[in-house]
Amino acid sequence: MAIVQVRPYRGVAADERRGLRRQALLETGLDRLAEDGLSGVSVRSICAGARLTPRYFYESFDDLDALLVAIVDSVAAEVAQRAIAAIAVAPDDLSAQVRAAVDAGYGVLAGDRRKANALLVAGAGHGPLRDRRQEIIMAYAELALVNLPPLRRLTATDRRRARATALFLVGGAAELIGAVLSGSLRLSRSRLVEQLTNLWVAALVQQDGT
Amino acid sequence: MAIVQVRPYRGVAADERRGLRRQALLETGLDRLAEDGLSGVSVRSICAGARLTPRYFYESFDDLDALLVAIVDSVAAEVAQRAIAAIAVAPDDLSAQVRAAVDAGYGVLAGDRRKANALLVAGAGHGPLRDRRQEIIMAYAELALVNLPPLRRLTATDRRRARATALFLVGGAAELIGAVLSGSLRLSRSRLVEQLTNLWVAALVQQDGT
DNA sequence: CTAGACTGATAACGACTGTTGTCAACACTG
DNA sequence: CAGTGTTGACAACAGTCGTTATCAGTCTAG
Repeated sequence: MAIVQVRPYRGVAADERRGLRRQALLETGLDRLAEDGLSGVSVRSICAGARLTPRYFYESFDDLDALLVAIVDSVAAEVAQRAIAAIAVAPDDLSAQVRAAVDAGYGVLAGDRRKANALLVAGAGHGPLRDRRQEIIMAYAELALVNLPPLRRLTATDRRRARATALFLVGGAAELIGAVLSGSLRLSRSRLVEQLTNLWVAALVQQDGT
Repeated sequence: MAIVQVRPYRGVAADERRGLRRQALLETGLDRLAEDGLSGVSVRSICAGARLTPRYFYESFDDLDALLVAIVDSVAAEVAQRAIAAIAVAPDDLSAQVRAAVDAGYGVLAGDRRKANALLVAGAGHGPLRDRRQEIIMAYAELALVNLPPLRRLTATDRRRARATALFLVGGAAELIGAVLSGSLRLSRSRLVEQLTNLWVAALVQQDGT
């Protein structure tokens, strides 16, 4: 039985109501993911947290996987947007641009640890979630390729090697940021950013010189 | 009701029988993990694959988490042992030692993709599995600290920075190896090892110079 | 041979899963 | 007002989950 929903209700339009419910589901998903991990995410638990009934879950998502993918996508997009914006206003210097991007990305995850958790947890499910995570990491790598000069001016034959480097850098940053945010490595934000910048730049100039 | 088991059965001693059953459970766990991911691992599915009854699962493991941790531990230990052994027989040269360690570690995971999968999947569960993964990555980082000259001769104040570098290198290597093994990045073994070696060395000498 | 360790199959327990359906109460439109 | 979009609470479905227990049958020890 499909849901129709064309009339305003309590002064809120139908589309807006749908959007609010979807947002509540995503938000609750972020919560449940942070509290109990992947296994804590079920249709019923999500709906209970969002104060909705299962019907409205299926209104916004075909599947539990669809919700998880949507969550990870939104976080990944936010990180990417902030990083790109930071690069845009940074000086035309490799070190400065890397630092700006890393600091911006870290800021998003440090500001809401649930989001960091969501990205880390995404490596799990053998379902669409894992594939999506791969795509996101690849997308970040491509982002680095496009935005960072040493990787940008490579011949087609070197692009595969460049992609490998970018993957390495993204994976290393993820691991290090995750360790700091989880508390297993104590490091101030400024030191972390500085360290990551140095590591990235070292790898990039090495890539450039080879 | 505890299981006693003191007598030989079909010519096999009690201890050995327990060991064989435990091994069968671990092996099946590796299979199920590779086929259906974390959610495919249940007491019943594991026992079915190992041709055992649930009783014998609880004979060897307190918990499903205990099984998962045991699996990940054994794989991680194998990788570490091979890497250490490779370093031991490698020339006394940073590049050569890194290459030997990386190649040895990659060899284990490439030889049995189920093991690579197990390590990658380990980043998921909010349970003890995730903690264990953190510890393993940290242990690898410490391993790099102890075995690689540029990191070894650091003052106490620099050790935290060195640990961060090691974490970065391990995380980056994991990501890159995972991408290659999953087929999302085509790269020959020799090129992969060479690339990883270059990246590691570049980061290490940068660490050394700062 | 008998007593008892050992095995494997099966059942039971309550709790949870995804998904769909029903139904009374509410809010809006005409 | 009546009619209907809309909501939330609840039930139902067959299935799986972890965990423990039961029981007939196979093997070994004495």
